[in-house]
Amino acid sequence: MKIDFNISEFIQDFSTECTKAQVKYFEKGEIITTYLVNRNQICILINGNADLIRYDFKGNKNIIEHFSDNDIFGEIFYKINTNNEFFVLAKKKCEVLFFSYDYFQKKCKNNCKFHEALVSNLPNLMLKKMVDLNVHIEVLSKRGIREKILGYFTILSSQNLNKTFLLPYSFTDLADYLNVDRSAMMRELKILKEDGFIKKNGNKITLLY
Amino acid sequence: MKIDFNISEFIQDFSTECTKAQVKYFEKGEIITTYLVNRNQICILINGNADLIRYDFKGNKNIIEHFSDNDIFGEIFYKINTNNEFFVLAKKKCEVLFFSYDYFQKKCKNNCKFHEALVSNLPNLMLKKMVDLNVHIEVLSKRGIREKILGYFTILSSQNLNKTFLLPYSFTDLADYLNVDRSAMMRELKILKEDGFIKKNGNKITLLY
DNA sequence: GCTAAATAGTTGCATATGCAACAGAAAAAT
DNA sequence: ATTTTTCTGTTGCATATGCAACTATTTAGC
Repeated sequence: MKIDFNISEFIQDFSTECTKAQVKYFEKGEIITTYLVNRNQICILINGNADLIRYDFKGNKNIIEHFSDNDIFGEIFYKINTNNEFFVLAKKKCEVLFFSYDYFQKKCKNNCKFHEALVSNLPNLMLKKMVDLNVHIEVLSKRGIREKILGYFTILSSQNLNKTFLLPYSFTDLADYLNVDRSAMMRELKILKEDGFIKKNGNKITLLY
Repeated sequence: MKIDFNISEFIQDFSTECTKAQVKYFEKGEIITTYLVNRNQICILINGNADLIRYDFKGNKNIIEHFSDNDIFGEIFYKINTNNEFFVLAKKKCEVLFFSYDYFQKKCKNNCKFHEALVSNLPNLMLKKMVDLNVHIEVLSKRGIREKILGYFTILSSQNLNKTFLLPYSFTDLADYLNVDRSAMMRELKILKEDGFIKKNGNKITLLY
C-alpha cells in the first residue's frame, strides 16, 4: 500500500491553519489517549512509537497494537465493550495529530488546505491499517506456534521482497503479537533453526525454504 | 457504529447512472471474486451471505471471513502475499456492488449523485469493517478456549444490549472463527454450562454472570 | 563506568487442546 | 418421502504448549 501523504512534511506548513486538528507532543511513558468510547477521536502518529495497552480484569498488562509513523488509532476503531481499560502509551518521543471523525465530512472555518488534505488521505491511512489488521488475523489464525511463526515470517519476507529481513519486534513483543507463550516460541524457533527452516542472528531472520 | 447509508435502497434509483460502479447478482455456490492482488477492487455486499475462502498449501479449506449485508471486501483490504488461493463464495443469493478504489478521488463522467454518495460513505463502511476486524483480533488474542468463548460472547451480549443473544454462526463456523478445534470447543461449552456460566439452547446463548 | 532493568535463552512438568473416530439430529437435496 | 449431506454432541488419547523458574546477555539509566 503506497501512501502519498507524508503527514510529517505537511504538518509544518499547515497544521496551525486548521481549527479542527491539533498536534501534541509526548515524552516516553506518557499516556497519549485513553479509549473511553463516545468521542469520535482519530489519532495519527506523525512520528514516534506507541502501544495500545489493556489491563484485563486480573490486572495483567496486554499489548494489543504497536504504532509507528503514519499509523492511525483511536477509540473510534475499537468500539468494543469489554470493561477493561485501554490506553495508548508513548514508547519514545511522539508527535501526534488529533482529529475528530465528526469533521470528516464537515469543513473547518476557512476551507483550509490542511483539513482538505487530511480528509482526502484518511481513507488511505485506513486502508493501510486494514491491511495490517488482516495480516494480524491471518497470523493469529494459524494453528500451532510453528505455523504462526512461519506464516508471519513469510509475510515479512514478501513485504521486504527478500528472504532476509529484520523483525520489527523484540522476541518478547513477537510472542505477544503471535499470542503465544514466549518460552514456547523460543523453543519452536530453536527447532526451526535446527530443522534448517530459518537462520536467525539477533533480530535478523533468513528463510531457507 | 451507525451507518446512515443504506445502499440497498439507494441502489435502485442511481446505480445505472454511475459509469464506475457495477451491480452483479450471484446464486449460491458461485464465486463472487478472487483475490489476485493488483486490481484495486472494492466489493460491497448489498444483500446476501458470502465467505472469504482460502485453500492452503495442503488443500485444506479455510473460512477467513463471513460477509453479510453492507459488508465490504476485496483484495485491496487483503494485500497479503501468501501463495494461497483466496476467493469469495456466495452462500445464498447475493447482490454485490463492484467499484474500484481508483475512482475514490476521481469523479465519474457526469458527477453523478450515486458516485458521490458511494465515495462519501465508503469511509463509514471501512470504519465498520475495522471495528469488526478489531473484534476478531480481540477474540483471537485470548489465551485458552474458555477465554475465547467468553470474550466473544461478552462482546455479542454487549452489542445486543442483552444477556441473551443469537449466535451469528453455526457451532462449526464459530469454532472456525475462534480458531479452535470444534470438538474441543464443544467440550468447553459443556463445561461452561455445567459451571453455570452460560445457558445454551440451540444457537441461543444466555450469559449468567 | 556502574548499576538496574529489560530481553533472550533454556528446561522440566502438567494439562489444555488438537486429533480421530464415532453416533444422533437436523437440514438440504432429490 | 427418502436419501444424502451437514451439523451437533461425545470420548479417549497423545502431544503441543503454557507455566514456572532459572541464568546469561544486552540495553538503558544514572
